[in-house]
Amino acid sequence: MKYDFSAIESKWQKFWEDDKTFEVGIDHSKPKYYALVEFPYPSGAGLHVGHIKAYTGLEALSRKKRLEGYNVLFPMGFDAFGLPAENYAIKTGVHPRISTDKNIAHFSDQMKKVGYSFDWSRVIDTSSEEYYKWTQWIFLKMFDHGLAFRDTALVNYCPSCKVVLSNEDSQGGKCDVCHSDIVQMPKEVWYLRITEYCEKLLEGLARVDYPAYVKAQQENWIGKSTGAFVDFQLKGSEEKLRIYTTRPDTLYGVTFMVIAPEHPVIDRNAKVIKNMPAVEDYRAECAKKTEFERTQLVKDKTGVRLEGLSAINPVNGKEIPIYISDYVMMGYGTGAIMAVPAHDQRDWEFAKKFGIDIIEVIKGGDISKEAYTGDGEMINSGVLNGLTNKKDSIEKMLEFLEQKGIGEKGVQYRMKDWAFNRQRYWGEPIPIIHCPHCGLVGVPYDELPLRLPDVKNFEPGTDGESPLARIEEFVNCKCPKCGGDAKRETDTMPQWAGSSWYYLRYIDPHNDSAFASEEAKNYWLPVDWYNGGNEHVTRHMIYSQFWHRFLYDIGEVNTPEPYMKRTCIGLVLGPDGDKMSKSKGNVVDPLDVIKVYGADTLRTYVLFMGDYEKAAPWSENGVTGCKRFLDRVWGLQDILTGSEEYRAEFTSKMHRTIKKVTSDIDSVKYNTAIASLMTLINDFYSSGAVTRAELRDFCILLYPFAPHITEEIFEAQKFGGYIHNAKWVSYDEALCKEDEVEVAVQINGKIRDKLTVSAEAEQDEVIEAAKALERIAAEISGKQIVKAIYVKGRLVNIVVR
RNA sequence: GCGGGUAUGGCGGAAUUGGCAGACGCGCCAGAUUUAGGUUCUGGUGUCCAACACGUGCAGGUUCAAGUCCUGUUACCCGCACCA
Repeated sequence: MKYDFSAIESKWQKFWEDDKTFEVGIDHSKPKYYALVEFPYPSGAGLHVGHIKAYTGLEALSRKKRLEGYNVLFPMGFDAFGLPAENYAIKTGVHPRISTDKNIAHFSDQMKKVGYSFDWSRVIDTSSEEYYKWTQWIFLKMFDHGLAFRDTALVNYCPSCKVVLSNEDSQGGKCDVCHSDIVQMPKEVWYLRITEYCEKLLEGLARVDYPAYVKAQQENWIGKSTGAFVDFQLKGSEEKLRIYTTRPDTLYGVTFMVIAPEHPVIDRNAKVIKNMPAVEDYRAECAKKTEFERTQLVKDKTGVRLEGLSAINPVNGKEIPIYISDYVMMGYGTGAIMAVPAHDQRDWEFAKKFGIDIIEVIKGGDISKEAYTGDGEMINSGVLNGLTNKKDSIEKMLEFLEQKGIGEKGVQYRMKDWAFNRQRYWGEPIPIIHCPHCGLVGVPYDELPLRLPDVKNFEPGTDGESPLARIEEFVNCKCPKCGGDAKRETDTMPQWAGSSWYYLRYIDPHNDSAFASEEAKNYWLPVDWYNGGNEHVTRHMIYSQFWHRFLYDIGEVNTPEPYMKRTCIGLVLGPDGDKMSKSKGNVVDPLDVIKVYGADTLRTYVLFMGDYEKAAPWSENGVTGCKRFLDRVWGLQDILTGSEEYRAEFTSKMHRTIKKVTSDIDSVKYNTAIASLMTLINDFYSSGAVTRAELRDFCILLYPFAPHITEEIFEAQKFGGYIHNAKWVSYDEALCKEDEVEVAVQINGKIRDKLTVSAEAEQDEVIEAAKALERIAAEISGKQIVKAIYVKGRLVNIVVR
């Protein structure tokens, strides 16, 4: 009988759906397991093979965990708000609701054709009212706790998309979506005070099992640095100028100061500054530059000295000049630095250009050539002189500063507050009312969701306003506090909002009175394993770790961390080894693969194609190989014997394969798990037969990867019930060992012969047997045996001279 | 510049963590089946080969034994980046 994959696959997909096989509920009689994969944005393009690889990993784990007796929550949903649907609407006039629903239906259909064991009763859509009601609810909680606030800022503005973008969305000075150049625009915008959670986010990393590089990336993103704040008295003004430095030990080497062009101290002391016109010119020049130009295209240091204003170095009383330069940012530290040209390359370059003194305070370099940033003996440094260790000198200086009251220890973070709004239509409306009397007032909780109104024109306003601003019925409202006329906020939340908490909704997706019940939180949280793309380990994951930690702090969830374990998938590259992209024409459509080879082949291939966590090119031939493997699996039914036991010569092989597949699935080594099944099936064919017990257990091992074919064989051969209800196979460590093993025999570390011995044989016995081998005997005769080593079950090495 | 990572046949990749390098799959070669192509099956396949020998980016080192450990070095990939 031929392996008719398409009949088999549709049969079992229908069965699982009708039977609701994978729907789960709270069941205290079983241990829970929460496996989470990143949900997709339902684009018009449909599922990509990258999605397939991402989902199939934990899909295999979930199927296995169920057989192992776990109550497995493996949900799926759609991150449905976002720009593409809106841009599509602007182009075609089709409402994002309509195109999004269509895309969700298409994605769901495709996922079902792959045979995923998602709990389809829990599907969520972040753009549905039932969902975004709770996104707004969490936002309001943050607002109530002072974590959501408005501030005027220079924002990254994309003139083409007509939206304000966060720094994360405008990397490299280009818009993430349309790749136009970003310009700077002053605007009052919403922020979430994520910086308040820097320490908690860092500390949380100790509790979770993320790959080291993921932790490193998050730490890097948060960017903690420790140092000191130091106050410099201004000469010609009453003010003190506060700077931040990580090297307070170099204070004696300070020969000038630099402040950001936007620093407010300039305006406050405008009268004293003699060259204000030149200063204003420079500031205007800087304001024109985008963030990208200011930070990326650094060729030469520029700046202007503030004539008439200077500062006093607090440790030695020396008067030093102050410059403005765009190499100092207002957004980091205090917007002012003490410059130590001898030991900081940027300061060195600036000093060289402007002819400023360079004073060496750390011995060890040649400061006439470049700044010296290494360790060395402190010189010209008063109390620090003679110290040779950076840590000691920093400590001593901090002590000194605190004692004199001129400075203190300080900490800075690279991460900035999260610009939390878009002037766009297709997103969660921010549930805030602007009242002329009461200021910002939250929409009352019982009025949530604040519905996204229907509009005809999706085009954003040319001044960066949201399309919502044009809808008077939406904008005009009464203040919930004073009852007076007020206006609604018309901005919507950014793409990242809905995905920051979606894993919490899956545990109780239809709850109307809370985002999830206490019972569900207590049972399902936290997520045990979260798998997804590398590109999400900073933005998405940090954002959701922040939201979760906030909910924990206000008692809304019971675990400080959302995700206990994280893995990242390697990219699926095109057959040419390049990143898959429509423009290159190297995109593989998973549905095409399913039509020709079947879903089981597709699933097996994406896990077999290479190291799961590394990028690998798609290979049609590789797919064929997996199809051949499944053909051979099907063919095992033709060589089936009636025995309900393992054959003696297969006992050890079976147990070893069970052990390998079991541990490999748990440790993301799907490729070697599948390889070991291929080896086993090759052995079955070589022996010309397979017993019922062998085939049954083989099917269970293969089931996580290829569930349809194994369901079918299990039923056809009447192995008992359905394979999805079977118990995962167990192995006996003792039986994994072979009775006899072949060991290599080496002379001086080089292989000379092989020897078959009992696995339990002792060292002396094996060495004697090795020496007795004809070839070995010939080679060692007349030589002195210095040493002989036996590594049990592996090799013998005879060292001769 | 800082942080993280990778380097193994013609290709994707294995290697119980110091113990027979190249499992498994692809590709390729030969043979069988087939009217032919494809499919399927059998055998072979790191390099040089009769053998010795040589082989895990490169150069050293430790060890009876190194893809694995140590020192140095090169190339590539990813993240952050005038962060004071």
